[in-house]
Amino acid sequence: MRVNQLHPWPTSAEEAEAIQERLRLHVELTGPTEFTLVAGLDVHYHGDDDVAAAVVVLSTTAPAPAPASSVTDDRAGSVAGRVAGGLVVVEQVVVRGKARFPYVPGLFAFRELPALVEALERLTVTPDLLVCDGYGLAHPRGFGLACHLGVLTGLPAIGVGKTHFVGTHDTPAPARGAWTPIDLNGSTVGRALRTQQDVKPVYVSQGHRITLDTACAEVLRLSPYHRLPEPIRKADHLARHGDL
DNA sequence: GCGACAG
DNA sequence: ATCTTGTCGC
Repeated sequence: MRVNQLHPWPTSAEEAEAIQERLRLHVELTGPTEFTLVAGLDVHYHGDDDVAAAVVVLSTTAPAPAPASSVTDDRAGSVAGRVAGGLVVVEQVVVRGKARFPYVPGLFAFRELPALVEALERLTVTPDLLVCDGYGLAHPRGFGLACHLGVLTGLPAIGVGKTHFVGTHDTPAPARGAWTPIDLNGSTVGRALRTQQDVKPVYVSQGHRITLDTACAEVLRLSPYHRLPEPIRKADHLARHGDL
């Protein structure tokens, strides 16, 4: 797929923050409510600056089979292209590269962006939705990785974080689907969402062209058996074992 | 001033 | 993120 050209690469934290402040004005908080081709993105690190970026595109048309009694058999994937939840792998790409920015909370996107963009450009299909490993709106300047990728591609994007980052929130009820708002300076920037009963919640925030309601509904739909959405689990697996 | 701080 | 041992559960 085609991705907008990367802006001039920042050489300092100040420049990186200025880019975020500028691009944040392009974020849209409404968009489609249904998606068929969903891409999961993740990056794996080797040593200090070697990275492997993975993108896995799943077709989500088939209905998710009932969890029933078979939670143990398909955890490692299974028959050709089939993934848990009735999802099917349409395409996958891995790109090895170097991290071109130090890790700084709030500027995390600049570490993974170049490799992820290259991986997206190698895709022959264009996804309807990007599910990113990290935050979107729930960010100190309201422009996390999911927003950045959304704006560069023009695609709807969701950020799914595994740990608390910004704002405050109450603990959601233990049931799958339960959630509480994440508040930052008096406004809601995301939700702590329980994707499995009695399992730690994930932190969902809008990236681009999607509402918070739709983002959470998608994360739930894409997480039939595990804490994390299948596209991200698949991308994570590919980034670390896929290409060696 | 001190601690916290996506991956 | 990654570095690790041990422990628990299916």
